[in-house]
Amino acid sequence: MSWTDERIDQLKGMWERGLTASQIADELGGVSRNAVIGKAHRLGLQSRPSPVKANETPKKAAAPAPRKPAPTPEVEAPRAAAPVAPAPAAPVRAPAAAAPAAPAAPAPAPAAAAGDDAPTPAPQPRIISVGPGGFLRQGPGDQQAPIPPAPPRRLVPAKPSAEIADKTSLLDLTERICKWPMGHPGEADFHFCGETVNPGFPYCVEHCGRAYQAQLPRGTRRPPPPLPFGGPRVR
DNA sequence: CCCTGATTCGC
DNA sequence: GCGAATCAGG
Repeated sequence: MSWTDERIDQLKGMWERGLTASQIADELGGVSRNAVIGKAHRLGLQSRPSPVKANETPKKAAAPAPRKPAPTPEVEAPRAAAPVAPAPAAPVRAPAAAAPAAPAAPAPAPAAAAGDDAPTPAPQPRIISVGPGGFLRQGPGDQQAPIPPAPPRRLVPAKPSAEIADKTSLLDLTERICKWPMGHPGEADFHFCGETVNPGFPYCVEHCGRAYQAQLPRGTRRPPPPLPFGGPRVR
């Protein structure tokens, strides 16, 4: 496998989202964890805290390197601040593995009943800022139930086909289609959001807002929201 | 042991 | 430029 523009872009995105190198590696496929790390460095992506580099050691304290003597007088290289420019990419993969998800707490949400979904009926007065991708940032307290858990909805046996006729199915998904699941897989009317995605992300702006939250200072950060699947079924 | 990211260096 | 091998901390 080679580093195509697309793959590089995916790497950037996932790296910035805080996925581990291992995760990124097998999401991309065909590359090792080391390859990912190596590439990330070559790209100038500065990683978040590495477990081994917690404290800064200005001088080479340990010289256990039996590899080769490198008497090269290193000149202090200025840290280039990385202006994170989200490049519009095309995430080809499905979001199943490491994305958003599951209803930790069942919250009655008037999800898609038929036809149009208006997941944000009430105006949100507490918009914080706009994230790098263009989606709305949320504070930790602003995080809502990640997904409308299967709402009190009854399946209509009579006209199943017509019911999902205009909904986005798995086969309809492209890189530009929001892959946020509506309902639960296996259900007759399970479908995907289908909105146009936020460039560089697998979801539309609205669902990016749900899936990702602002990177907060370490320590004050919360664990990421649960994934779309895996939560308790709500029936 | 497992995991993590950083670094080196032969290719 | 790439990434396996290696290092080193959790």
